[in-house]
Order: sequence, then structure tokens, then C-alpha cells
Amino acid sequence: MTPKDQPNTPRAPAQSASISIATVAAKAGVSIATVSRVLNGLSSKFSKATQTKVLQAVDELGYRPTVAARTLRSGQSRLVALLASNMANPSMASIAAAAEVALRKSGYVMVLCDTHDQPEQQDEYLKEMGSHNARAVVMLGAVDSPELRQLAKSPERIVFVNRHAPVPIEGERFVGIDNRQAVLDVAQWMHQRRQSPMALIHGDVRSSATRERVDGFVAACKSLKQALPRSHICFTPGVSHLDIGYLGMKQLMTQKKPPLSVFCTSDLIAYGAHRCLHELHPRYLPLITLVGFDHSPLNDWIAPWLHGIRVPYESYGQAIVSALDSDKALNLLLPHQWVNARTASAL
Amino acid sequence: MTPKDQPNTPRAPAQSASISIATVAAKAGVSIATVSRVLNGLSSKFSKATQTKVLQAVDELGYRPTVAARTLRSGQSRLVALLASNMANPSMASIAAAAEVALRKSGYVMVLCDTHDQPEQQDEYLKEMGSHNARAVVMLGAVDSPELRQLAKSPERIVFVNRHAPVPIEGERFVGIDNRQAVLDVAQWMHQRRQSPMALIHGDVRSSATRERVDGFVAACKSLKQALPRSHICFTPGVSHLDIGYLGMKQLMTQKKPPLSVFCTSDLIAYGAHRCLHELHPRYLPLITLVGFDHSPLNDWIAPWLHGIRVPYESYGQAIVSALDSDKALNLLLPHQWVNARTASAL
DNA sequence: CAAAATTAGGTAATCGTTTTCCTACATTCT
DNA sequence: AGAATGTAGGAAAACGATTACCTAATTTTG
Repeated sequence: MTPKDQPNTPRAPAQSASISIATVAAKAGVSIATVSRVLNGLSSKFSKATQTKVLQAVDELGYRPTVAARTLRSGQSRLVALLASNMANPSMASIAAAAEVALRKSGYVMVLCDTHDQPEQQDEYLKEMGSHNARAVVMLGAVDSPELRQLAKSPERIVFVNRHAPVPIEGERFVGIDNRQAVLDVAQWMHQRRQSPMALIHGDVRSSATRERVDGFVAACKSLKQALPRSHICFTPGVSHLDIGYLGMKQLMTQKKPPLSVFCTSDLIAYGAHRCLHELHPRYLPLITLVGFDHSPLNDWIAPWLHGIRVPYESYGQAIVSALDSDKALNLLLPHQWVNARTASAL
Repeated sequence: MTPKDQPNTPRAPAQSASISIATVAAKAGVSIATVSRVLNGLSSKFSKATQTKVLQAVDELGYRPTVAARTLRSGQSRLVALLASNMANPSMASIAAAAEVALRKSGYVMVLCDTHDQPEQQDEYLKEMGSHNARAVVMLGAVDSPELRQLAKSPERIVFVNRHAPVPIEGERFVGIDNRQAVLDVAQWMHQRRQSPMALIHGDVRSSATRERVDGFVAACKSLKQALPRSHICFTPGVSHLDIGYLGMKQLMTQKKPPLSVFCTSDLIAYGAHRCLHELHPRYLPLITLVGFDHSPLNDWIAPWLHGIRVPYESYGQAIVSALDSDKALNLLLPHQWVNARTASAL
């Protein structure tokens, strides 16, 4: 027998008629190249008539380009990775949700990664995204790491959200709010209401956002001539924000003059503080004003006693896309808002 | 000048020495094929010595395979899409976070998609994932749609979480909890505490999870001879779970005999109900027992007044991976748990 | 010891696009 | 009219892996 007539490989078993660009080209009676051009909008490369033919064929066949082939050839993909430092934090989840919607609308596909604030994890993800030819990565709470520094050489491929780059980056794209102004608003509000003594419970200052809030608040107090003794500034390292709040408040209540108003640099911290009062000092609950930072929509329902700065997480999505598509450095500061508690006291 | 010596295209600008499998092969002194075989563990195709050489070259070069090329050739990717019906729901966010970690650990990459419970969005995403050659899709609250029915023909590529497939599927992979048993626990607990009259506020029963909870609770009440009149079962279509709870409770309080205990089929509904009591009937707050369903860890902090069924969302991640890797139909029911409120009343 | 089987590894086809050359007209400029 | 420019579209070379097929050497088997 000749080598030809031995088709013992029975072909791919009825592979549901995988339609490729070639199928479309055949149906439309044009070349593969032309189909590609029409699909990619390379105008002045085809006539109106051809375009119609091709698009109709695409439509009838329900053809969709194979992403892998496109990515391989062009070296670019529509993947955008969102590296979040801690998805358990509801505000991060909000941002992720908003980002997903906005990215999708712009034709991107979002990959979600939780770095747990660990450089090794972050590096692993960054490498992974490299081998996926990811268009960009959105750093929602970046930490310093070798791979990040490497990637920072292409600043158009990174967007920093809320927390600035851990090392200064030429051409940084940033999305966040004006933390200094926000905490100034907080301090002024507290000052007007004469709710001294004041106190501050804050998170880890390795995050630039927290640092800005802490420094800004301290500075604001000073300029308003509001006392904020060292003993009224609390931070517990190594525990969750909820515990930071709980422990911080517990400590504050041991002071000779317990504070009448407490600013917490995140809502989670405020939740913790509230819980502490609730459990250990219920009589103080109506007397102490708690101010948080984030103010997710859920607050109106489950923490109506909480004042604070509302961060417009819904609009982060669009902002992130803008930063992504910007061709130069960008520092997008979204408008924040002071929100009064819905109930009179911390009850 | 000859056509040759006209390199006016200055090459890709210092493209950081893109290293491919060929680079590795050259360095290790073997063929491309051998490198590929070593990397894919095709043993009995290379010797120990070769393996060492190759792995060392890979290591020294910091080589990582290009995902697109691999996907294109093999027709399979490590992408897994998580289609969530509503990421604003904290329990979905919990599941997403858990799934991400577990999938990553098994070498998958998770793509997050929010379908907003709309069939068109869901279909769009399913198509998108098709053109990405996604390994599988995890449906976190599936709705019926043409594309889903199409995909259902390969049940090994779908995992349904919490909510069963909208149409019966041969070989369905499912991850969730035993809703019937859970609501039986609820009813029995209420019964023992003699907290009649009882009431039920539930979500949209188009979700199989909600349906099971509603039907199960009604059946349990009947078998326990607990009255649960039609007027004490509330549902408001077309609004968020928070509003369902708020409006449901408002309605219940207009009854001649307001309920002493209320079962809500989700925590969000319970939050809404609580808010209603807080705002409109504060005197009833200490008297009425609220029971929720989900019990995210945050509840201990911000809703300590809430009883309920704790759904082990942390372990969903591993379960989803198991379902994914299973070669046959699977119905994974994870253990739930009754959780008492941390405070005595709804205060 | 010859035949069969196994091991080790190279060659080249292939996956489905994008894109660089080309060619062939049609139009506009000098 | 001849040259230059623009428009429309085809042929074929990448992109970077995987894998079927083949060869040669080595080991096992009868």
C-alpha cells in the first residue's frame, strides 16, 4: 500500500465545526487577510461592499476570533489584571466590581488576583500576567517587590489605585482621592462640633493612603489648635483592621480623659471600635462620635451610626479605564464627600 | 543600494530580550521539542541528565511559556471564569475571594464577571470565554440563556454554585449547602424558643437556593405544627435584598399580631429588616428575633444581633476546584452551622 | 543472537490570527 | 502622456508553543 491511503487517524471527532477566519473568508469569497482587516477596522484597505459581505458572513456563522491566536501574533491581549491586597475588605470588593464593569465596557477582560499584601504573591501574579501578555495591571494596594520595579519601567502598563507606588515611578498613573483634603474636612467638622478630646485610630502607615490620612489629620488638628496628644493616636500592628479598631478603642477608654470623637482611617476600623464600645462600655455609646473612611453603601443599613468620608468607589471603574488609556502620567483625584450618620448617636 | 541594506525599521526598541522556548533549547543544547517535553513532564521521552540541563537553562533565563502559544496549539487554557450574578452581595464577594485562592493554587487563573443576573450579559460573557478557550466557567447564580444551554452539553466545563442549573443538566457539577436541612434547623430552633408568631421574608424564588429555603421552611413549620399564615410570608419583587427586608418588615408590622421571630433567606434581607425596626419601631427592637442566612464573618462585628445559618464560604474555593476536576456528576453539599447572635436582642 | 520493545530526542506540521510585502487598477498631478 | 499617489485585496511569513512521526541506540525477550 502506498503511504497515502492510510488515513487511520479518524480526524478530530466531529469537532462541532470549529469556524475560523478561514471559514468566514471562504463564505464571503475574499481572502483571510481581508477578513482580518475588516474586523480590525483597517479602513482604506477594503471597500464598503466587501465590508458588508464579510460582516454578513461573520454574523451568519457567529464567528468570534480566537483570542489566543490574536494574542500570539500581536503580542498584546485585552487582559487586565487587578491585584488586590485583600479582597476580604469590602471597599476593595467594591472597587473590583466597579472596575470589572468599566473594563468590560471598554473591551477588556479582568483577571482578579488577591496578593494578601505579600510581595512574593504579588511577584508571582505579575510574572503570570507577563506570560499572558496582559495589557496592564491595576494595583489595588501595591507593595514593593522586584517584579513591580521591573514592570514600573513601562508605567503605561500599571495603574495604582488608592495606594501610590511603593517606589517613586516616572509617569505614574494614579487613581484615588485627595486624602489630605478629606481628613481636613473631618478635622474641621469635629472642631466645629467642639467634640474634644479627639482621637485617631489608624491602620498600617506603609500604605500611602493611610499615611496621608494620618499625617493630614495630625497636621489639621495642629492648625486648628485642636489637642491630639500622642496617647490618643492608636495603632496595633499585625492584626486586621477590625481588631485594630477594637483594640484601639479599648486602649483609648483607659485614658483619664476618654475621647468624645474618634477618627478611624477606615470603616473596618470604625466597626471594630464600635463593637468595643458596644461590648465593654455601652453607656458611652451615645456619647462618642465615630468617624470612618470609605462609607460603602452598606453603611446606611448596618452602620447608620457612622459618620465619615464617602469614597466614590462606583466611579473608580471609569477612572481606572481612563488612567489605563492615558498616554501620559495621570493623577486622578476623585471627589469625596462628607456623610453624616443617619442616626443621632453611635447607637 | 541593494534591497538588503535598508534596515530603516530600527527593530523593536530593546525589547528586553524576549526569551522563548528556542532560547532555552539553544542554551541547553537540545531541541525545542525536548524542552517542551521536559516542561510538560512527558517522561520516558528524555533522560534525567537532559532534564537537569533544561531545567537549569529555564531557571537561569527565567523563562516562562507564552500562554497564548500554548493555548492556541493545545486548544485549552487555564482560564476559569467566575460568572457572578451580583458582586455587590458580600457573600458573592466572599465566594469569589475563596475561589480565586483555590483556583490559583491549582494553577488556574480566575476571570471575574458580573452578569447582574441578566441573560444577555451572561451570554456575552459565555461567548467571550469560549473565544478564550476557558477551561471552565463557575456559575454563581446562573440564569437561563441560550448560550448556557449550549455549554451545558459539556457539563464538565461548568460548575454551578449555590444556585442549581436553571434547566436540568445531565452530569451537573454542583457546590452548595443542604438548604432543606438548614432551614429545618432554623425552624426547629425557633420552635424550641416558642417565638410565635413566626414570619418569613424571602428573595426571588427563581433562584433555586431561595426556593429550597422557602419551600423547606414552610414545610418545616407545617411539620412542627407552627403557624405560618400566608400574611406572614413577604416578598417584594424587583428591589434589592436590603429593600426586600425593609419593606417586608414594614409590612409585617402592620399585621394584627406582629411576628416575634423573622426568618430572612439572606443576611442582606435581615439587615434591611433590622433597619426598618430601628427606624420605625425601635421599641420592638429588643423583642423581635431576626434570623439570617449566610453569616459572613463581618456579622460578628456589625450585626451581632443576628442569628442565622453560617455558610462556609471559605471552603467553597476548594470545593469548586474539586467539582472542576471531577470526571463525573457531583453534588457537593458543604456543612453549614447554626450561629447564635452575640448579643441577647436585636439591639 | 536476532527480533522486538523501549528509550531518547530531533524534524517539521500545526494551531488561527496579524501584518508585511506585493500587484493591479484608478485617480490626480505636472 | 507619464509619473505619482491612493485604493483594494491577495500570498505568505511570522508569533511560540505542542505533538505526530521518524530515526537511532539501547535493552529486553524468545
